[in-house]
Amino acid sequence: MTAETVERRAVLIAGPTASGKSALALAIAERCDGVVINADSMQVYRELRILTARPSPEDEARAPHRLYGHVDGSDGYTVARYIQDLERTLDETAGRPAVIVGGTGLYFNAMTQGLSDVPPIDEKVRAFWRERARSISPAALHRELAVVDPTLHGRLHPNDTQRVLRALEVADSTGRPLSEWQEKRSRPAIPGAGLARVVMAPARDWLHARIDERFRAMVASGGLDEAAAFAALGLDPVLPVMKAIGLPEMMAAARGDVPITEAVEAAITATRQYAKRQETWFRNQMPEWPRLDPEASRHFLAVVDDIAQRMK
RNA sequence: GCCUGAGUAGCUCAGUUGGUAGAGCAUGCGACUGAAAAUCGUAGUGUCGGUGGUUCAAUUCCGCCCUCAGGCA
Repeated sequence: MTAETVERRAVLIAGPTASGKSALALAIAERCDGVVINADSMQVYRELRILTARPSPEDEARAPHRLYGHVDGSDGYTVARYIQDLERTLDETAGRPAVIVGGTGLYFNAMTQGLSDVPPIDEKVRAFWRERARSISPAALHRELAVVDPTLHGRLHPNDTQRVLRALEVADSTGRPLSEWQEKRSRPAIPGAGLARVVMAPARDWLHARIDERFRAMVASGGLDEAAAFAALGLDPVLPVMKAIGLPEMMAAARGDVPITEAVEAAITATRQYAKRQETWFRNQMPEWPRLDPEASRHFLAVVDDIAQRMK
């Protein structure tokens, strides 16, 4: 067995937004001298601390935190970059337990099961297909996929333009269909066996109440100003950051386009819908991960102690 | 008190020349390999305000009642 295959001590904590996973991560990290590492696609952006519910400076003082707010909003972040960042961070923090926490199911899949080694897409090719997607119908775009990647043509819905576009880009840029690339995955950053893993699994009603409460607290603590300051940057509306839940709603309210109460309701609804999508992912993509109901506080503490012990 | 309008899905509303109804949003369920807080698919739901009448049949027509909005007093 080479040094490469020796498993890193790590806890993986997934869960829907507002389910209390950051608190669990921090409690565990404090007890085992661990490093909290982000696994959330939006908390990486520097400009949005409040609206993405990033850990506060006080929280960050209690244990080292990594991969939070380390990306500029003008950058387009991707799973591939995340995996690179994660691998580098794991190297840099070797020797201490890693407490990886977040809500992005795709990132957990990529870190435990690997990602296909698709080469970077030629920018000209990418621009060509994005333009083409604007000029022809989704059905027509999907038809073009039939020629270069029949497998994905059959698997993707014609309206799923984002995936159809990716498949077309890859085939065009690499000369091989994406479905072929996807048959092989790279070695995972965190091989799954032997890790401590947990999925936060709160009751739906409890989560909804928390989401409601938390979003109102965000607004009360400056969420609107954060959105206004962000809008002042004048960034390209197609950037991934722009899709942060609550950001478009709060920018509209800051502009005076919609009443604040309406914007808050819209943001809360969007957050609930997101939580539902996350739960679907966790339920079906990671069915074997142990569940933890944050309401069962005695159990919660026992889990913290148990995991912290195993990490030492 | 009178006149007019409205009462249909959780919400906003459409509709039925009389044969028990439908969109959008919300909600549930699902898919997911470099935008994933993204992108996409799919499925419910109804005493058609109440009550009497006409009719083979009333959410639809008629009477009365209730509620809401506007106008007149």
